[in-house]
Amino acid sequence: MLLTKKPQVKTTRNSKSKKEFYKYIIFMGLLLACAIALLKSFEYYYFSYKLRTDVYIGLTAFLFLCLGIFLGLKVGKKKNPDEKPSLPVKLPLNLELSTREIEVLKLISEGLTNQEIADKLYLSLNTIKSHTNSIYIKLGVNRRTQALEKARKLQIVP
Amino acid sequence: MLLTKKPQVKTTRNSKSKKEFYKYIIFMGLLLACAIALLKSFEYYYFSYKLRTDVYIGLTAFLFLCLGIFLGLKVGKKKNPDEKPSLPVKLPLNLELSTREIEVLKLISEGLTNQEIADKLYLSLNTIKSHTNSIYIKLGVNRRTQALEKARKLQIVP
DNA sequence: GGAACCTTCACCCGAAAGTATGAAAATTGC
DNA sequence: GCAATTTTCATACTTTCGGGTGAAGGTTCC
Repeated sequence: MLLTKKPQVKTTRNSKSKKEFYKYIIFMGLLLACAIALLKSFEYYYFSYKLRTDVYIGLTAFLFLCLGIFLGLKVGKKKNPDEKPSLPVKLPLNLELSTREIEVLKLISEGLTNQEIADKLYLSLNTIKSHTNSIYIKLGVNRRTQALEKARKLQIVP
Repeated sequence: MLLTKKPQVKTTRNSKSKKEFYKYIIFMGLLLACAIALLKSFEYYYFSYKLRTDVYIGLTAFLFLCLGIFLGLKVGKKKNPDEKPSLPVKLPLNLELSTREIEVLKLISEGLTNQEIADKLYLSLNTIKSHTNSIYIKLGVNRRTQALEKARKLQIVP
């Protein structure tokens, strides 16, 4: 209904997520810079005090191993949002699901009926129907099972 | 009717996951061993050919950074699926789905309606309804969306 | 301040799905 | 061959979904 008539030229609503993305990138860059600086300082320490190579190597390896694990965990956790609806998801078409729609979609994926979703979110059944219809339109499907398959392919729901 | 009476003796199917777990552990151990071996070989290389310390350090750091990221990703992915207590909830009842039922279940997971499934398998709509109902009973659910969620947890459908 | 969107809710109607019950062929296992 | 199952199909009924249309209030951005 809201989507069948407009061509949807641009969606300028996700500048927030972009900003956060850049912040994240910069943060990571700084972290790496710190690690390298630390490495260099260790190197100086090594050259001035003639530490054993083994110790130096081991420390470096351990340091970067920890850094790698930390980074890996960060990235890994980003993939599975939980509880809260998280940010809007980009879609093949330049349509994205709103937070409420993602919330409803997740409850659908848990096998709840529209009525159960309505009860859980303290909303009217008609409201849930509106949300589901918007979801179907945006995903280009017409049933909830199809929506589930598509959402899984798009990694919106696990 | 067909499901409420039988004990269904043979279900020797979940020692597989344990074996896979052990395999995973062993694989991880071997990976670490390889990393250490590689490190040592680099060390020998360094000592015999007088490579620059910087290069050696950099390689070590990079290697362990990659290893750490890999490990972090693995752990991060493993941690998320069990937000719910789903440890021993593997089998609802010791009932198995028949081949036809699995076939129908897969088509359901692709988002097809009962009528579409009937057309695809050259069967009657009522037949598909019977199959779906059997599936629901065996999986202990009431709706196809719930069946999908359960089937995914049981790894019947991807 | 208006455009575009999100969120909420309403009513109606037809289609799809689910529930209950039954039963006849086909199959598989012993 | 016989029993147990699976597979097939049926009727009848209720519930849930999907699609259409409309609308009011809120936000975000330009």
